[in-house]
Amino acid sequence: MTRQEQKERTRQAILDAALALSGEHGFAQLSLRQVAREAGIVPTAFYRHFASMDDVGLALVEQSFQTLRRMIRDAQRDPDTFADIIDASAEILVRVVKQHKAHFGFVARERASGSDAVRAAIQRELELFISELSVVLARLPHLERWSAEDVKLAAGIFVRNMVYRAEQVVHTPDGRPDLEEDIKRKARREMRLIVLGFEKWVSD
Amino acid sequence: MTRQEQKERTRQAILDAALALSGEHGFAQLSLRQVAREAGIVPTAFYRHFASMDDVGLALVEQSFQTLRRMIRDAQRDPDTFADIIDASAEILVRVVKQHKAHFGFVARERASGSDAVRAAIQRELELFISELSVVLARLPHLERWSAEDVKLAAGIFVRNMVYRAEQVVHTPDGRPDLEEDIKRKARREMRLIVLGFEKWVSD
DNA sequence: TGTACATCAGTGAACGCGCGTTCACTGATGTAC
DNA sequence: TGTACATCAGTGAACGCGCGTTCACTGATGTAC
Repeated sequence: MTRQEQKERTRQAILDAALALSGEHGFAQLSLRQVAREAGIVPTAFYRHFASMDDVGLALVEQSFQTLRRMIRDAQRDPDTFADIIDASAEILVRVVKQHKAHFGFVARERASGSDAVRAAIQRELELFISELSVVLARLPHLERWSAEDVKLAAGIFVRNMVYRAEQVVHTPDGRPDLEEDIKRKARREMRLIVLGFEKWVSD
Repeated sequence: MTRQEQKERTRQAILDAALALSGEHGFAQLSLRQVAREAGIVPTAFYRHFASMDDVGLALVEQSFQTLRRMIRDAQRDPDTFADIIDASAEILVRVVKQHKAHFGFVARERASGSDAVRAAIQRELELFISELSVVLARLPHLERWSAEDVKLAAGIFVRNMVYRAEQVVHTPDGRPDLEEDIKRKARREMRLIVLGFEKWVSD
C-alpha cells in the first residue's frame, strides 16, 4: 500500500468514526480524543488529516449530500419514476434513507444545531436540492406557466416535508416494515395533497 | 422576600442563563459551571434546584411551549384572525417568534439534536399543537367531510412549514423589516397553496 | 414581643478526569543517483 | 539492483485547564413556645 493510500484510509477511518459516534450524542459533543480512539489512531495523529473537528463536520456534510445526490440521480434513471413520480419518490426516499441512516441523521441533527459553518453548508446544499427539484417540477403540466419563484416555493414545501419524513425513517428501528409502510403512505398522501393545490394556483 | 420567593428567583435565573447561553453554541455544549456563573451562583448551589442539566432542558421545553400556547390563545381571541386566517397567522407567527427568539431557537435546535428526553418532550408538544390545529382546520368549509387522519395530515404540513419559517425568523437579524416582510409573504403564499389542495382532496 | 432551635439556599475547598494542543521522536515509504 | 538521504504518518510524554460532584460549612429565614 502506498503512503497516499494509507493516508486516505486513515482519513476515512476518522470520518467513519465521527459519523458513527455522532449518532449517539450529536457531533458537537464528540471529542477529538474519542474520535481518534474509535479510528484506531493516537490523538496527535488526527492533526495529520484535519485542522479541527469542525473540518471533520464539513467533510461529513459533503459526504452526506453526495449520498443524497446519488439518490436523485438514480431516481431520474429509474423508469418507475415517470410512471408515478409520487409513488416512486416515497419508495426511494424510504429505501435510501434506511440504507444511509447515519448520513441522513447527521444532516437532520446538524441542520439546526451544528456550528455556523456546518449549518451554512447544509443550508446551501438544501437550497441546491430545492433548485434541482424546481427544474423537475417546472415540467409538470400545471406548473408550466408558473413564475420561477412560485415553483421554488412549491419545491420548498416538498423538500421540507421530505426532510421530515426522512427524519422519521432515521428514527425507525430496523425490521419494522409496518412502520416504514406507514411513513411511505403518509408521504404519498402529503405529496398528493400539495400537488392538488398546483392545479388551482394562479401565479402573479 | 421569603425563602420560597428567593428560591424561585434563583431557579428562574438558572433557566434564563441556560436559555441565553444555549443560543450561542447549543444546549448540550453548556457546562453546569458556565450556567451557574451566568446565573450568579456557585456551581454547587445548582443542585439545590436541578438534579442535572438534562432537567434544565426539560424545564426549558415546557417554558418554550407555554410561550407557543399563549401565542395560539391570543390568536384565537384576535378578531383579525377570522377575517383572514392566513394573513393573521403569518403576521402573528413573525411577531411572536421575534419577541421570543430564544425560546423558539431553543426548540428548533433541540428538536433534532437534544437528549432523548428533550427530543421526546418536544415531539410530544408538537403533536399536541398539530392536534389543536386540526380542530381549527376541521371547521373550514372544504374539510368538513374529511377523515380525522386527513385533517391531521394537512395540519402536519402546515405546522412543519411554520416551524421552518419560525426558524428563519430566529436567524433574521433585528432591524430588518424587509426580511421579515419577505418571510411573511412566503409563509402566506405557502399556506394559500396548501389550502388550494384542500378543495380537491377526496378523503377515503 | 423575645428567645432558642430548625431549616436550608448558597459557599468554598478539594478530588480525580478527560480534554486540546505542543513537542521531539520513530521508522516505514519514497526518491535520487 | 543497491545505497544514502528525505519525507511524513503515526507515537508518546507532557502541559495547563475546565469539568461534575463530594463534603463540611455558614448565616439568614422560618417556627415553636
